[in-house]
Amino acid sequence: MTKLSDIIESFIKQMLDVNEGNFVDIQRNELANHFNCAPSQINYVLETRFTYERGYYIESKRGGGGYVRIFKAGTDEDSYLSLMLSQRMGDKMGQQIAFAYLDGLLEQNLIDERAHSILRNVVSDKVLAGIDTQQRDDVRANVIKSVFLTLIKFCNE
Amino acid sequence: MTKLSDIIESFIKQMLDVNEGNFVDIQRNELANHFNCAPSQINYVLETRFTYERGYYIESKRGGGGYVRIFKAGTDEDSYLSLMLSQRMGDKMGQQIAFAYLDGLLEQNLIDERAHSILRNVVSDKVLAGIDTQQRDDVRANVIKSVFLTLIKFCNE
DNA sequence: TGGTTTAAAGGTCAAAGAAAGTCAAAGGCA
DNA sequence: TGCCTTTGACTTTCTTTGACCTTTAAACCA
Repeated sequence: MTKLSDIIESFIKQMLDVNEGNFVDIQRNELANHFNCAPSQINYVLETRFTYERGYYIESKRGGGGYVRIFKAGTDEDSYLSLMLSQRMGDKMGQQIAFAYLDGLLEQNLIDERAHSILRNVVSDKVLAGIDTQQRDDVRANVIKSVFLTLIKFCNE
Repeated sequence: MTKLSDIIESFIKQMLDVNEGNFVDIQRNELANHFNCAPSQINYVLETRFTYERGYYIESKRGGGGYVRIFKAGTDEDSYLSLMLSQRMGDKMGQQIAFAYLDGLLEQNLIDERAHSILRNVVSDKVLAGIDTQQRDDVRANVIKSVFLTLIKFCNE
């Protein structure tokens, strides 16, 4: 018996292929219904198959008119981004390394000078003061990762 | 299904765009009637979408000849930024309020969608997990302030 | 003229409804 | 046995609706 999760995975990937643009919207409950499974299985598929290391980014909204939106990074065009995403940055990151990553993004034209400037400040020791040092490097790593992650959204636009 | 609240939101924003001047007047009941919804839904839209942090201000009057007047912050960039900074921005900031400030920056064209998306993630609970809650709101306030400060610098260049 | 009533606004709040998220337990298979 | 998968109960978030409240201008009347 083929695993249901695999079927759902390829179903979503097919949607992404067929669709123009780099994202698709799904309704979690509707999809679950279509495959006759628990809604939370959709989450399982998303969490295990559509991770950012694999080049996916997910946004969602609850409540009436809610949705799950799945973005896919363009692998060819943004090779720098894909490379970085698959690389897996560490769980801790000092200020200098963080700056270097941001410089890279600027050089690749993935962010503009304004964003670069803002983000440099955001991950600086100054702004992150108030967190103790060890935690600070955790947070910084998280922030830089989330920057890369978010950029998936803006590939092939 | 498109959300009614979103439709009403963009309807009002369009009114603001079309209109000369920095405000529009609406009749709550009339608008509710136009969209076939409960009058209180108009309040819901105003409370969730036209907040101070997003750069809006609302005045209203009851009784005969009553109205709701919606002001949009002037596009004088520098003053918008300083205003926000100097006014209610406290030392602690929850996720939702931070999001609202970023929405305001986007609407004022002070940051683009890319930066908006990135920063939204950066100040999200998810990314800031690992800091305990109280400290988290401190850091978030710091981050948002530093974004505004950096932008002021950019405006003066 | 000046107080009183009435109708016409808008405001508040809580409940119902509509999604999606979380987490732990149960089930299968190498 | 240990790691994926599957399921389901419970939670959180966002939207819509409706019943009831407050304010105010205008009309009415002594």
